[in-house]
Amino acid sequence: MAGTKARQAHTARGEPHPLSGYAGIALRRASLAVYGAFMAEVGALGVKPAEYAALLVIQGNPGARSADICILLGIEKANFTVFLRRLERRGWVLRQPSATDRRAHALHLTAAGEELLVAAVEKRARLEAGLVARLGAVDYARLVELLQGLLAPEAAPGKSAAASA
Amino acid sequence: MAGTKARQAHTARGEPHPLSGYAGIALRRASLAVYGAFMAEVGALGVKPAEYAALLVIQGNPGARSADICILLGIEKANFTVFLRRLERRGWVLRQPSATDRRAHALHLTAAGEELLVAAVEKRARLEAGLVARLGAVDYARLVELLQGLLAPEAAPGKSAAASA
DNA sequence: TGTTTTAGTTGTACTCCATAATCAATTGGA
DNA sequence: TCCAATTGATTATGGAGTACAACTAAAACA
Repeated sequence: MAGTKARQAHTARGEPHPLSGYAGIALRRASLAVYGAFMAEVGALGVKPAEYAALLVIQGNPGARSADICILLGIEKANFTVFLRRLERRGWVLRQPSATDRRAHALHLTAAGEELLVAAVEKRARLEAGLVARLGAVDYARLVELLQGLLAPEAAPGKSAAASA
Repeated sequence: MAGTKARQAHTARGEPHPLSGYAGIALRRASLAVYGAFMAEVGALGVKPAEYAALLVIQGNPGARSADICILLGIEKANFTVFLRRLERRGWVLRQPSATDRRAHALHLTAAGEELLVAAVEKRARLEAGLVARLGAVDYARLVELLQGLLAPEAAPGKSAAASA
């Protein structure tokens, strides 16, 4: 995600922001806010949110190929190449030739990658604790649940709102 | 926001997406999904989300100067110049010299702008109805409420958002 | 075998956004 | 009144994220 600045001035006073009643805008603002908080907290380790997500996915799918990770992350393989090179150069990810397909690579976290991820996860937990402190544990869980509900069904254009239940 | 593609493949099957349990990722994904839905619906009118927001704010603050709108939208004035030029060329916004400050402009919607906005608002309402259909009216309202609580005026002392049960 | 797919790479282009530099107009003080 | 500092707006530049097309090498298939 490109930069994210531009002071708000609403938050300076107590005003609520004129457009945050719109779900889309509230979502975008919240997303950027959390992104920024992440960068401030976990970014200190030199990891950007997208990289953190990639490391998590690689950790969770050891030996997976790039293409698999791309699908899981929802990014283009073309962009993942450059992306991955950075993770490799940083010494976090090992890209070894696949035993079964000479075109492919098997991705693993290095020991340094695992170590970094431990630190990052801890910092992220602290960040999450901040959100929980703001919303309350129940509301926080509810928020995540609702967001998942928003994404889940996906439903083809024709049939609206998949038959719940 | 740059493009937003990269098929997901989880939604293709019933799987939930491996990382959507993280609030940040769920937020980002939801934000992009709603952005995409907006583009598909309202974008047909030739309006992008940011432009829609700008038109709304201009409509709500007739005669305001660029700088005011920038603050309300949370964007940089430098970028707003180009942005505004498009709205002007499209014939949606009128930028007349301010009576009190020869450096400034007073922004108004044109009749065409008002007309467009009516159509856009209607399409957006249809989009929102889709979200409501997916989550249910109560949960939808709750989601917006929680998002606002997330952004709100920093640390709300004592209890968190939503008195509603 | 020859054709088609697939994994990965490279190069390019486009959008969003921040930053800096600039100009003209306004404001405030000496 | 005049000059310095501030402000509204513009232009130009660059970084980051992402899409897309073209390409190579290896595999799968018929």
